[in-house]
Amino acid sequence: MPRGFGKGAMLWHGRFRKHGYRLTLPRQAILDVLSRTTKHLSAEEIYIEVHRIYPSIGLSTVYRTLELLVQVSLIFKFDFGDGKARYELIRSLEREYHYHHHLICTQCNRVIDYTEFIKDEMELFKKTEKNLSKKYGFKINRHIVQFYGVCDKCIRR
Amino acid sequence: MPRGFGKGAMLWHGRFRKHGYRLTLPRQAILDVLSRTTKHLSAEEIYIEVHRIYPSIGLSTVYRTLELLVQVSLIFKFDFGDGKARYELIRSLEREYHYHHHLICTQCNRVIDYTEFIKDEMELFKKTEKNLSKKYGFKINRHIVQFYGVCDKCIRR
DNA sequence: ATTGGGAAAGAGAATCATTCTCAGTAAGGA
DNA sequence: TCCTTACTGAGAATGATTCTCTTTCCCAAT
Repeated sequence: MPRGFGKGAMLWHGRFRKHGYRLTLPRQAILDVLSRTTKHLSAEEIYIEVHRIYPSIGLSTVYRTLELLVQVSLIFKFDFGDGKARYELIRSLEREYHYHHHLICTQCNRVIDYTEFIKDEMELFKKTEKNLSKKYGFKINRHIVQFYGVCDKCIRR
Repeated sequence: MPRGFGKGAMLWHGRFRKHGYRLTLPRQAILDVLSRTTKHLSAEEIYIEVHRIYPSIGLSTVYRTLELLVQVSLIFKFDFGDGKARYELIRSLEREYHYHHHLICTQCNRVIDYTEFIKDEMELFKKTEKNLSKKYGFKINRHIVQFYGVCDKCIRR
């Protein structure tokens, strides 16, 4: 197990092996970038970060890896409406699980994570999910909630 | 007011004028296509439909118009993760308001509108929206909820 | 009715995020 | 060590969307 990566590495490694994949250096580097931020990075932003430390890692690899990481449920992919996908590490196994949804400003594309008022919601969605699964025969894996609006800064213009 | 378009035309016309835009033939044609379906059409699918009746209407116009329609809140734009945007007429003023969310199959990209179990949700979101607005100074205009999973047909494979 | 000016449209080029191809490299098991 | 397969980097290709430019349309003032 290479050094210099956080404790997530063990988890990641296991997750990869379970799916028959290897946890290679580029993959660790990308996961590491994502684990060190709470921002919603695009593929290119991730590429730039990774590239600073490992200049040999190419953009294709970043895209390929991100797709893989979504597939093995280590990251989420989001669309906030600005034409590029955004990625977030899934932190559900961390000590302080930061369950959240997004508030998106349609003028400046700012994204705010909010965690408030979410307890009732989790309950409701658990119920809804069960009902929908039964009614439509779906195996539901996740849901997203996004609020769109105009942020305080943009309102004052 | 040109003939051959549904009763939405009056509403549409008013909405356009309010924003200083004109309700032209291509715009009506596009709204008309959207008003005749409950599917989630892509820009190109809309173009093909429109083009059957008005072959002179170009793809650029379709894109331009769709953007405009989103801006004046006559349609919603969605991303279901398959690389192209989808559009839906907003029917909130129709007799039978079909408020719904989406269930998306991540394997075959099938999208199901569901309207069940939504009453509790509307209440909850009204509250949440108010709270978030206050706390973050956002003027919230809309929210989306999407469930991702694997549909019955894809499970049996 | 005529006309002047801004809005809107059509065609095609340009853009840009993402995906694909291909040839080379690395890693783990026999 | 060898072999198979996963993985990679580079760059080309793709495809949805946006932009540019010229022409056309609509409306209001004359």
